[in-house]
Amino acid sequence: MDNRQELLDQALALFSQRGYDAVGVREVVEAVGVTKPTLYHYFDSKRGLLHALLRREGGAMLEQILRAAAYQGDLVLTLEKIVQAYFQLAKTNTNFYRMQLAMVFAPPESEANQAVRPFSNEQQEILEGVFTQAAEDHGNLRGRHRRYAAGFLGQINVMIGLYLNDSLELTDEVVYLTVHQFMHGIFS
Amino acid sequence: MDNRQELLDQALALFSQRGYDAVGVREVVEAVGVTKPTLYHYFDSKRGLLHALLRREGGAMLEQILRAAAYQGDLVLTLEKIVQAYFQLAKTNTNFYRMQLAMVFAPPESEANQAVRPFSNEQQEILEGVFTQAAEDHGNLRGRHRRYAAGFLGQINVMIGLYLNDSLELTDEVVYLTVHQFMHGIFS
DNA sequence: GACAATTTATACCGATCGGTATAGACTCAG
DNA sequence: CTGAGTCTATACCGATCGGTATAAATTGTC
Repeated sequence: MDNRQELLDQALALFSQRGYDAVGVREVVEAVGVTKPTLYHYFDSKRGLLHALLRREGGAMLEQILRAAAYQGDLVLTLEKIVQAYFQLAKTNTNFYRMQLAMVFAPPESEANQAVRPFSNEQQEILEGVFTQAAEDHGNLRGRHRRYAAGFLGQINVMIGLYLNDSLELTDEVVYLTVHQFMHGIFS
Repeated sequence: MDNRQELLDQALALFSQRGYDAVGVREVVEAVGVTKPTLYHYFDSKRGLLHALLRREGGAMLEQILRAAAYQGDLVLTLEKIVQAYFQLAKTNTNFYRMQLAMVFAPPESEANQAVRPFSNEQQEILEGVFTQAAEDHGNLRGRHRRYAAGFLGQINVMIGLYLNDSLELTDEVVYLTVHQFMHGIFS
């Protein structure tokens, strides 16, 4: 039971650093200090280990996003809360954020991409929901939920990408700038 | 001579579809119909094959971007030309664009990411150059080249990402929308 | 047609891959 | 104290991994 968590922890550390394909199960179990049958007792395959990891970390992440994405009539405020939540997640769970991002952009027929797709879709739907609700107040948003949700998440990930490269600190000012730029562009 | 190109072609197809790590050299040579020593005659390792691929395809891509990024006094026009060039590249060389994108987001210690970094940096520098030059005409851009270049490329890649998922066609209207949104936000 | 250089295939290397059959230790209910 | 279920280790599986020693074709040159 504790070994199970340890295996997930070490798998996360290794996968996020060098990639799912490049890391063997041997490496994972050695990092924990157990043997392969232990891993295969808890997870029925390497793929199963990845899925369990996505359930544990991705589930927690979606909860946070969902909480932040409750639209209450003010689009800017809602978007700021969402950005704040994402930044917080990237800061407190850097390894998972990095891994998840790599998986989203992984080749379409790779195990990694296929595993992350449901998680990725849930994020997209949550954000689309925000823009759909906001469209009731702002007519000119209508019919563009999909592109706006993708574009907004893209901007968030650009900032987090800079953070992951040690090129940017995710301050409150960056939260404001991200939303402001999304809403009003680079001028003004 | 011809086999060399064939090997690069098939490697590109396979890497873009399933990822560098997941594809063995055996698969590549079988796809071409040759044997391993042939591959190792032209490239001294699997890593060398990847580097040669990046030189061939990435070099051509950078040429196109550089050509489109010549700033001539009109920022909007220049950005539109850049977006157009990127969309064209994504459409005519979908496999390489997909592979390159996956490598950019691959884990930092993976071979794929380390190989793509110089190429990625050149793109970033080209775009930064545009914003640096534009800052002479638009003072309020000054000191933000890096973020703007990254953000702009991020928006481009969001659109291309939708295209790669069959969710969006890269029309001239999308070129306009991408630049317009970057400059003025989602309103107006 | 001989010769050198380039290009290719046969056959093999040790290491690692993901995964498992078997059995021993441990926990805990009865 | 027993027996069932949970958890873990030893030892192994066939397959594939990236890479190579050797030598046979193939090519172009004189």
